[in-house]
Amino acid sequence: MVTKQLLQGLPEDADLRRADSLAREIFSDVANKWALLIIETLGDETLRFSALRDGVEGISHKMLTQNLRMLERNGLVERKVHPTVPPRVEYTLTEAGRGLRATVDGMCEWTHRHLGHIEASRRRFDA
Amino acid sequence: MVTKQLLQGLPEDADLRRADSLAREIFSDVANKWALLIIETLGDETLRFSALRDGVEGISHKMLTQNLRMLERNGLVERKVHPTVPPRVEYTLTEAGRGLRATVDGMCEWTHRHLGHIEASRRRFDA
DNA sequence: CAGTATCCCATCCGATACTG
DNA sequence: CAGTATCGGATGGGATACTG
Repeated sequence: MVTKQLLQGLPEDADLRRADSLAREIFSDVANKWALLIIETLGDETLRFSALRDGVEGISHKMLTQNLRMLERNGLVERKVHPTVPPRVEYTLTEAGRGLRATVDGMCEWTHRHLGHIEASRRRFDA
Repeated sequence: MVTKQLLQGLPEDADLRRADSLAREIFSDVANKWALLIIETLGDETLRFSALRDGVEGISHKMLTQNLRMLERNGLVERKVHPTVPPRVEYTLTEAGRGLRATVDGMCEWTHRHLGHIEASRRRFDA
């Protein structure tokens, strides 16, 4: 990955490799469809579990909780539980999460800019 | 996704839904670990299959071909076969591919900027 | 309402073997 | 060298049922 350039000069090999493997791990966590769609849906809002479930179309209960836990663990979303009954749980992007969101925005924008090109390319390829 | 904003005004519902489902499909193709790592590794270079295999560390023969086909189909990489023996096949990002690459660069940079924050958050969470 | 647990199928992915 | 095919294990992911 880009580690070499960014950490260049300071650490010894062992640290470098550790950082790189951590980067890989994070990348694997984050570079997945559901995680990115959740981040994109959350945006600047604070949403409840059910709202998020409705917002990320096609996601199952299970995948939503699973990915939310993962994002919380990595410090990308904050989970706030209101001790009421019935329970009310709200999710918000953290500072770091909003940073990642900016790049995901770019990906979405890119997707829509290239819809036509991609569709055409697919037709060509499938022939 | 962002379709509504970008296509706003012109098409009727059917087209809108078609574009949106296409966008989802593309997003699912592209928002996966291996595809993004391949794009990132390719960068501005033209690489042979074997070079790519070495560059994207940890990727298997199978996943590489599979993802390269997918990227080619979507018009993100160009595949050039030199009819020599042994064969020589070279891969390059297309214009569209380079556009996506820019956003992936952003993701990598983000990852490295937040390594520390994430590691700390994980330790907190795992306790 | 939010969450966990379970079952089960589909897809991912690595390993290996084979071809031009 | 680049590619396809196949097998089998691991993981992803949906459906359902159950809890505080």
